[in-house]
Amino acid sequence: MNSRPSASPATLQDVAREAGVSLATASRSLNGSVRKVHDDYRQRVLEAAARLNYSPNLSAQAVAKGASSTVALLVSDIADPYFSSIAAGVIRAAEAKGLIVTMAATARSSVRELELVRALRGQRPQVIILTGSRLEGPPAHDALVAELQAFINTGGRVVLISQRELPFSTVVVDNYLGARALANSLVEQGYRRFAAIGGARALMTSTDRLSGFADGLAEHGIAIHPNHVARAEFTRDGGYTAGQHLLATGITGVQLVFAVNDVMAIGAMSAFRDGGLAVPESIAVAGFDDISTARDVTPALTTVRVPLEELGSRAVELAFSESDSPANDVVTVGTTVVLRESSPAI
Amino acid sequence: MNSRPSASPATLQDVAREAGVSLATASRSLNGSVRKVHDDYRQRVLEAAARLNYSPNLSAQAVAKGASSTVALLVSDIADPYFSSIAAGVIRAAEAKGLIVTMAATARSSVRELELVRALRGQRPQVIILTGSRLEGPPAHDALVAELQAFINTGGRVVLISQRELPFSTVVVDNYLGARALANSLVEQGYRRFAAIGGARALMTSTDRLSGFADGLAEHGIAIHPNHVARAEFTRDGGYTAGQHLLATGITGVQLVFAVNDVMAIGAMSAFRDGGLAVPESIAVAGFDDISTARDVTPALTTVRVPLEELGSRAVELAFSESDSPANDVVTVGTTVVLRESSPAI
DNA sequence: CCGAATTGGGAAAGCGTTATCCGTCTCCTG
DNA sequence: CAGGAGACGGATAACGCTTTCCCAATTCGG
Repeated sequence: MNSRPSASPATLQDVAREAGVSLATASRSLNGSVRKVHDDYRQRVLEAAARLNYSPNLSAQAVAKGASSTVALLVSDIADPYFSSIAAGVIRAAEAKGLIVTMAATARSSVRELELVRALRGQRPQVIILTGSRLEGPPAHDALVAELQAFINTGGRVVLISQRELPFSTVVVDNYLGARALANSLVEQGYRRFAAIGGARALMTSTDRLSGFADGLAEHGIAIHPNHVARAEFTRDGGYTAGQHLLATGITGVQLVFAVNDVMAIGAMSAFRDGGLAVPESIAVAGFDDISTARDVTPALTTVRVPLEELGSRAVELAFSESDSPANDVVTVGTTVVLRESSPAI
Repeated sequence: MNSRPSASPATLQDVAREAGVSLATASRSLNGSVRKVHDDYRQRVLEAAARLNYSPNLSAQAVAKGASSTVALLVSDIADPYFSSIAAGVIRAAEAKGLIVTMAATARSSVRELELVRALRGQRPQVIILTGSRLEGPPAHDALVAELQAFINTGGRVVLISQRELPFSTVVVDNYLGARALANSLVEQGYRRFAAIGGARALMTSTDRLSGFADGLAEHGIAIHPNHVARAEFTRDGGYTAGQHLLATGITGVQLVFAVNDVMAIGAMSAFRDGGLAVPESIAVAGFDDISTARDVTPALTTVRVPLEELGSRAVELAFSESDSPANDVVTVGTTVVLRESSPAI
């Protein structure tokens, strides 16, 4: 079925010859140029191109124009639904602008990240978008900033997603406000006594959510007892461990446990169940993120929806709005509280 | 913080000048060339490059060499964990080969898919990888085949993932064998009376899994009553509907319901529960795919693991193994049965 | 020691485009 | 009907890089 395995693709020169016009005319008729070309010529060229199955060489265009039409996206792990949703948003927004997205995965290594930024820079993309937390040692951090700065200095744009720590434009989630809103909704549902599960103290995401939640409760004169706050890894297993910990140290009287993300909440739910506490009958649970699993667990998880795709599309938009004023803008996207069966009204 | 907003990136010419050597020498020292260059010269060039923060222009290299170093990946929807896992595998394998991955999403539209293939062809990628089912009308189908064939004729490679219908190299999942193995395991667990939920008759994936399951049971002299097979959409809601349907038409005596994919199985679980049947006490359930949610639902879902990442990495490998013999190879990847709480031994 | 390989730097010819510049031709104005 | 102004096609010079090809300087065999 595969006929001639190789023969070079038709070039613009071929098309011009086939149409009996000059290279310049062919170029002008195939891409929007400022210059007009007569309809009959243009027709001839278009037909010739179709006949030869011509497809313009993007690399050559990039070289000639001095600007490529790609967006580079760096994520920790594309298989993670958090990042893949962001990627979907980036791709959607980029396609709308006629840009192609190239992706690479850092596997959470800051060394790898640096290498990849370097490599991607070679593509001369319009934008480099970075997302995913770095567990960085400062040296790698500085090198990364330097590399990105070099990219900006030579006309590139850089946008970060969800990390305020670096001196570049950023799209962030309003973790604080989301958690506060959740606290309010839960109080409205009748809950009064809470416990919480957080991540490492250094994780901005975790602390923002925790303090938003605490402040939301404070508005109603409610406080969480320090003993009722557990900290663990930002994973499902971390949530399980934290759940066990709470169980062990005693949470009698606590009506609801708030975990700073859904996977931890789900882990905690397992821990409670394994410890003999029915969810939500004996203890209610709430999370944060609204990953798709949140809807499918039993009971379905009350959480705060983070518009992940929007995070991605906003990043692309931010990059281009910025074109005139290359300041380090921060765009904040809001969240929505989603009440489900894991926290029934009481 | 953003110093000079624009100045063009350093070129190889700049590096050569800075190092006081010719363009040719600079090129030869910065990329592995056949030709050797004296260590002192090479050192000078390397230092100059570092000083200028030089990063080779990949587009220019591609034009000069006549070959780019990218892999193009087309998926239906990157936010879908099925595709994002495949993408992860593709990215991993491509990076290992020093290739950059560019991705686009078809949103399941065959028109869009055709457009994207056309656009991606402009990148002159080494490989185009296509995955995701097409709900095609034949015209779009033919145009797509023509476009891909044109790409191959001009020296490109095409690999499909999980779709035997098109005349190109393909990586497929052994759905039949996986389902058969699942059937055997379930019989071993003590189950004897089964119902099944499938997708549309035209969906190869669904029919392969169904027939594999049936054949596996047949080995033990067990058959599924035709009335105990429901068909619905390949989604969670489809599974719910099918579950309700089974409930309505009566499945007394049935011990386990096999759904051809996990999302349908999860939908069916909800339907059973809503219909008053406890899972797994009154009825056991099994799915196929092992999406990450399968582990998190309650009860955790028995299923057949499909090595999605491997699907992606195999596709890349297939593309390059093929380089000598451009045949339309088919690589089949195996699956693993994963028994969980939704089908306890009885 | 002399001529023949061998080594390795530099000039320059591409690669497939776009963009600048230069004509020619037509059309409008007075 | 002269003369200036648009239109618009065609050469051709970039763009940033790789890769011949050429040639001077070494090394080496006899």
